[in-house]
Amino acid sequence: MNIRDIAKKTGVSVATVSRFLDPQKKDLVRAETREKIDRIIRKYHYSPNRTAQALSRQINNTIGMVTPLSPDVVKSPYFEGLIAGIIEGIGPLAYDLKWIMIRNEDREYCNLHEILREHSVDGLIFLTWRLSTNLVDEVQHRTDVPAVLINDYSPSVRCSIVYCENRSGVKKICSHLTSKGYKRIGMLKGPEYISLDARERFSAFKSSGKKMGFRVRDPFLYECPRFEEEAGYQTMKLWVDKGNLPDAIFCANDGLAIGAIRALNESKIKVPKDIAIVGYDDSPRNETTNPPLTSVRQPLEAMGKAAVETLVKLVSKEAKGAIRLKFEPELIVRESA
Amino acid sequence: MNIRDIAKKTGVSVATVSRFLDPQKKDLVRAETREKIDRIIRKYHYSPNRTAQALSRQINNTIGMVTPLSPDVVKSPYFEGLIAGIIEGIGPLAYDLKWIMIRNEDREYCNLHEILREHSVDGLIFLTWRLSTNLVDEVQHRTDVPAVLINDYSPSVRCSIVYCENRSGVKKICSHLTSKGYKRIGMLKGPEYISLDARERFSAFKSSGKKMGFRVRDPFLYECPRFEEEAGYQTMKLWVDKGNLPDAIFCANDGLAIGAIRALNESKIKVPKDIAIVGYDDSPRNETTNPPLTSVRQPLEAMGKAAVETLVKLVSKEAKGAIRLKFEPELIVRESA
DNA sequence: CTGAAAGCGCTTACAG
DNA sequence: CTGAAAGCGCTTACAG
Repeated sequence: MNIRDIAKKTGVSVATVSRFLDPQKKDLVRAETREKIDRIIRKYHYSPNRTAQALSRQINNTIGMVTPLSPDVVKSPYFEGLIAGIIEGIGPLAYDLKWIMIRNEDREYCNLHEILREHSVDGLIFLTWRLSTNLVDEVQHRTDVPAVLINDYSPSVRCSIVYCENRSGVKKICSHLTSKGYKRIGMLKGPEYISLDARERFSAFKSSGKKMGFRVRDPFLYECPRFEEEAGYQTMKLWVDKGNLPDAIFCANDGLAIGAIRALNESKIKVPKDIAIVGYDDSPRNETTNPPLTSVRQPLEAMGKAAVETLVKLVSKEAKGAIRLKFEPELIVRESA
Repeated sequence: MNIRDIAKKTGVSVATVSRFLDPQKKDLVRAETREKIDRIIRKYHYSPNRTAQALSRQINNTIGMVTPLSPDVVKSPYFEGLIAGIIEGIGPLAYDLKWIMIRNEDREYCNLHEILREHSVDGLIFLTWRLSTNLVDEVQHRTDVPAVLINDYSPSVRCSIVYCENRSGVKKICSHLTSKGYKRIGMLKGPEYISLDARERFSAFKSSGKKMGFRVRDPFLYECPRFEEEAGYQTMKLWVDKGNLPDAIFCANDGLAIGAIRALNESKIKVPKDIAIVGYDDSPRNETTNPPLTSVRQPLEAMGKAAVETLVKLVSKEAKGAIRLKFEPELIVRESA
């Protein structure tokens, strides 16, 4: 059953059926004709072929959600939050969602247009965009492709981007700690050579120290090789062995914080009595850690939703150029600090 | 840049370029010609338009993952596991993945073909398939559309289905409990009028009782209105008030079990010392509940993976008819029983 | 209000 | 080994 069959059975031209199918043009069709077409369409359960419509209209009405290819993606609270927001955002829209997974070994895309063409989508949301050097380069320079990045903001990026500032989150943590009277504050840093976030969080920590009057000094700074619980555990172990512990430690993410707490517990150092611990990212499990972890939450769902709304504006030419949306992180105070 | 531009610039016909693009037919093209085309394609970063290919080939090389439209989907460990498996399964394949979200208020699809056409996909994986009465009906009768259901198996289903048997999981629970010497075993049931799973788990519980020699009697059976922690909590409260508690309780899912434990704790009844508790589904949080919850795990990732592999066989006509894959649940013994 | 015809960007028998 | 032409199922000026 295609549009020609319907036209034939109704005794009209395909153009008329096509108009009937388009809500914008439906009332160009005479009421009587509309009824006839309607009857036939229902009778045969006809529905238009979206692929043909897409080719003809030169728009797929589909957006692509780009992630690395890894089953872990859905298990990360970070992606979960964003995806939940994307689902919410796309719900009321007439767009479809394609999940584009990019594996490292893939030949590198040289060009965002290629991704659009090769996957039949009109725009892209990058849940994480440092996927390959070519792509990073593209994103820094292109503004003519509808694409929205999420987080990992840097001023040189020319694409549209939705992000949550590290700087502001770190400031909130530091002022919370100082207001509680902590003066000797250390940091368990993330892997700086890998992650922009790690660098930014440390840099914000330093400037907060200056502003709020606590000293940021080497014996109170340890860097972890990865953003994971185990790395936090090992590094904290080391720190405990060296001795000279501060009164409070800001950990560059929750995983590190949880690992650190485990290491401290093993050495009979109590959190928060002997030492206060703060994390970053606010994973759901922070509520059930022991003690529950104070952390900073990014409004992931709102960000995911904003990303699709922004992208759709770009795709539909309702907006153009690079749109930058900044979100505020929120301090969630629990028992660890 | 389209195939005609490339053909013109290379000085060959579009047919030749098209052959060059098709790995199957590439060597029909003379080596010399191949080189010329290759050069031009690279120069202009040409890549074929997938929509046009799809229309022409009459296949989209895309499968649809069907879920209800709700942000909660990604937050459920059940869907997470399945989706992780689907990602894993689709990784090595040349198929794209479209996420088709169906909202209740939608006009009901009368026909699986409609979903395929309206979303440009070749086949469907239903993560949950009791989405509307029409669809349920379709699924019971159709075998001519590539579609794979996951769980909620019933013999009357004619579609392909990947499932994990409730019966076998419940048996494992009951034999674990009897082997530990429990004789007075009760059940916190799920909402039977809503869920096939709830009915099956109870029915399996009854027959296990017969086989293994424990009595299944009314005062030890309570039904919860929903499959949620709060429902488990409230119902267990009630049970405690009525008195007459068994030595062990099988809860129809983990949420109910966790709620029940909370209610028991509040009444100073210790788990597992005073009463043993078993859940079902094995959510990741079972490891960190207090006490860690004994439960039954479905191999969700393997099931998701099998679903896409099966679907792709169906789509590519490598297989046909209804394929039924049964998976075995696994008992995970922790401290609660 | 309606229809004939060109076009979207590919693929694929068919002929050479 | 290559090309001309029809076809996939729609949409959309254009003409009436």
